[in-house]
Amino acid sequence: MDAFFGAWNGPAIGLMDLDAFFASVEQLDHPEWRGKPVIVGGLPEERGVVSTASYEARPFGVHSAMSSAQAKRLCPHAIWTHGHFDRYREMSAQIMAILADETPYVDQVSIDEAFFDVTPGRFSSEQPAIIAQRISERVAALGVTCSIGLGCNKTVAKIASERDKPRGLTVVYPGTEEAFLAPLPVGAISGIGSSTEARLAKRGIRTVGQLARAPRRVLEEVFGVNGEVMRLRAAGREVSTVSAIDAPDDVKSVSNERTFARDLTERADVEAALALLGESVGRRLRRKGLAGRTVTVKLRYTYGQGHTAQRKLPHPTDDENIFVPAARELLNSIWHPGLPVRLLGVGVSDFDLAGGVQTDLFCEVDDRGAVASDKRDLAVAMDKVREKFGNASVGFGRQARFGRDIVRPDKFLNQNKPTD
DNA sequence: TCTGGGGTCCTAGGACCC
DNA sequence: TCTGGGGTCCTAGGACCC
Repeated sequence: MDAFFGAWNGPAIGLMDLDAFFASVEQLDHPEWRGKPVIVGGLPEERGVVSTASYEARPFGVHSAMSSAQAKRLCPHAIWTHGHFDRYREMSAQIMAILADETPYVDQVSIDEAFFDVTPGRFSSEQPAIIAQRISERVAALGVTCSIGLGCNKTVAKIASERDKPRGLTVVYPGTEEAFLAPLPVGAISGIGSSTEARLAKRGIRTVGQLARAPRRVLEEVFGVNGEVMRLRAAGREVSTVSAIDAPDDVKSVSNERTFARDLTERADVEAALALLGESVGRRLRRKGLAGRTVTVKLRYTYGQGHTAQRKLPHPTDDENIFVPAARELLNSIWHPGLPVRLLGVGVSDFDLAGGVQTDLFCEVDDRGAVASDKRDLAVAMDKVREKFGNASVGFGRQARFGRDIVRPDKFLNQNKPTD
């Protein structure tokens, strides 16, 4: 095996990607689903999309982000579930702990993906491919599988991880990255989506090799200030850093949005939905200990594109009694009453760092400088009850009045109890 | 019967200040 | 009285990722 050839020169970055993660966990937990097509995602009749399709479903043409209605047509006998996110998070944490056990330099990019740095001499002197092989085996022992790419930087590692799936290990040895990358389509590079791909194609650039050799003027035209960075990536010469695992998790925003299974047209329904979305954002802000200054409202009509509106509040807050009224005003600035609403979202961002928040004589400001209404105590009490007894256990009058329609899966919302 | 729900980052224009 | 230009903040929207 070539993993034993010679010493590795320079940085060794790995990308571990869990194979069809959500579907694999479902098959692990439901032995009777193993070997069968399993689809995790929204139901076809609720305008849902496929989150993950098991490998048994993929030959039918089913893939992530496809509308569930289309997936149903392609694979009518598939087993459907909305998924069990707490379980995925728990499983993910166990797997990330394996990585952390192998090297302290781990960058988790999502629930099912993480970069890790196994540069010889940085933490251990073991050959990178040996470590990667062991990670793969340790993950498999938990009952799911991963694919790993290994190379000199994140771009190479990421692309290598996609080369051989599931349960692959693709090693791009130092010095071979340019040859590895050059023939690939530009879209293989993370950050280049269909829109950028089309703009590059118009300039005759279709492969990563062509991108690496493109004139500086063209790169700047397409990527702006990032032109040089993209050239380095394409040439396989980007220098990546993977920081120590306990680097602070700096969340930039917390939001909640919903596509309704049936459009909302009544103002009372739209405002009630906004308030419910806001409550969940408030709860998550408080759980994370965050308070933000900017409120964003997102709206999508059934026909036509989406709109967003945002506004800065005078003080950071984690209290929906403060930011939902602001969100309602924003909503009124973009919503034309009467037009059916397909999607609604509320977000809070612009979190203040500790300190430096000035107090206001007329506002109550807590120890973090965040502003709260006199109803925040009630919200906090409800957080506690919810944690203990579940989300449906408490609610305001509007939830009792509109909530059934808005919360009940079969009427409006996609968010739903698992089907199994 | 196309297009969910979380995010991040970048750009561009207008307001405002110097 | 007419005027330029730079910097910064705010907002809307787009592109992209998993």
